[in-house]
Amino acid sequence: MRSALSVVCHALDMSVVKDARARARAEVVVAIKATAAQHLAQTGAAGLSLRAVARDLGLVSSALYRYFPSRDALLTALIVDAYDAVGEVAERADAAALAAGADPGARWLEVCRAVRGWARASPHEYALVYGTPVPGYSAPHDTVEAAVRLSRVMAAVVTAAAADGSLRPPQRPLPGPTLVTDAVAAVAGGAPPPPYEDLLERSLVLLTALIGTTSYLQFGHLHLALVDDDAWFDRAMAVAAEGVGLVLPLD
Amino acid sequence: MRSALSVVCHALDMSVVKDARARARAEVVVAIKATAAQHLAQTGAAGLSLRAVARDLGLVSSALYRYFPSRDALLTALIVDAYDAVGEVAERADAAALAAGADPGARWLEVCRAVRGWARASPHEYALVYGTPVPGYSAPHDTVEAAVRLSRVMAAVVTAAAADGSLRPPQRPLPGPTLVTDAVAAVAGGAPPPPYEDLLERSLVLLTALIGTTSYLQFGHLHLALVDDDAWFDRAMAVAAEGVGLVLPLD
DNA sequence: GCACGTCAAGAGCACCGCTCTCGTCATGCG
DNA sequence: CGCATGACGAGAGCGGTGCTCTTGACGTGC
Repeated sequence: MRSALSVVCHALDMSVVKDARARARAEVVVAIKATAAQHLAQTGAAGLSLRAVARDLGLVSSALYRYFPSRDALLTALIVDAYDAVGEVAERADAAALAAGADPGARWLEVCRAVRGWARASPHEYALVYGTPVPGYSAPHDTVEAAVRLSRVMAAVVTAAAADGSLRPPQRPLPGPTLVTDAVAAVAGGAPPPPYEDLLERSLVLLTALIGTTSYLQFGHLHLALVDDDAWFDRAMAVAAEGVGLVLPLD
Repeated sequence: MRSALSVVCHALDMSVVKDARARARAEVVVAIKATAAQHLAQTGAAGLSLRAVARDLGLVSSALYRYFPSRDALLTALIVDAYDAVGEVAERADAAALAAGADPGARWLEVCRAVRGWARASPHEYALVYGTPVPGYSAPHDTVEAAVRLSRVMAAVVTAAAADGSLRPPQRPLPGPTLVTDAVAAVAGGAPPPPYEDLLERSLVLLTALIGTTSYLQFGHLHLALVDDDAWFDRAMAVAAEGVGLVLPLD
């Protein structure tokens, strides 16, 4: 009877109920990731030590290899979580702005501020996601879904601006054929109509400006150059948004 | 007599002729930096091992500590050199474009391409300079002079555009007081005159766009998004340049 | 009730950054 | 000119790392 139930679980609910063994294993995995995330937040990716994580868990280092085949695998798992975190932050910021009746420009400014706020609150996680790639980093395949969440938010904002007529057409359209892949068009919901033929290329510039500016500030390259980082960041985002025709509210 | 000569050397030419000891020491220092740079280019900053460098030099690891007090100090020396390298690349590209009679827009495009070309040729050095900061990184004081070289090139291009009238004034000037420090104004050669009051803020956006876009491409975040990285990079720089009123040549 | 698979523990390997000590050699001073 | 000082390289060693392998205990499924 128990075995029959077990079979039923396997057939219907495998991913939810699972084996008792598998569930215990999953719990250990999340415990490892949790303490590893704590260490990451404190010491950074370079200082994350598998042995130290094991010590905190009351385990011996070799026991961790039952759950993660290598330190890089653990780090990759943390990267995926961090990607997801920034994606969720962006989505929530946009949803909140949308609920407050903000126009597309105001929505995007809130998204930018939220991403930068997350970067400042979690500098090491941010560096893991958008800084120098770690040498043994497995594959973008795990992260591509999580990474696309931010792009989707931007696509929604730009599409809304195009729909309500507030998106200004480019003064000087970019020459040549489209330069983005079909995957980008799929995320954006198809090729943009005239007069926005170069909108996808310009949208990637907008996304790059958000991450690039956040990184440049986060990594201290403008430390001696600015008297008010926050105000300049808002204006930098406004200048970048002009490139796609989006008008951000300032003051 | 020898001692008298030595005194003369000390008084007049100390930094050029030096002691025999000091010169030998300087040679060893450059040898260490050279092989360390090789290792850096191959394995990246994380994989740079003091012991491996010492082995390549036929030394024992402890001997290196006579020249660099720690691994981070050696890494910092490499960072300074890398900053200088990218600054020189930018300066040479601008000088070549200027000699070829290029207008400011064309000059800046060449500078952008040159910086990105250096990043692709020296990815680990680029990551060291513009990627995640290394934890034990000493001080920006050593690098600030080298880092300002690129800014100076940009300032020269933008100033030339303002001087020859090709710089378009902003359609929507940035509100509020100036956000940059006096150091930035000093590099730019003073506060910009009307109608370019926000030029320094916008110029920092331009610089950030160059580095941010190069990093975003270099770190693979647009790997699945673009069919022609080079063409998109040119257009991204053109879109960013629109933000300061600089017109880049495309096609 | 027994065998199997899973798990944690421990020892061990190679490598790392870094410190300390100890000969050696050239240098500069009296 | 002779000697003491100081710089230098070699080597051993410490604590740490990632990772592998073996061993023994435990709970589960047949």
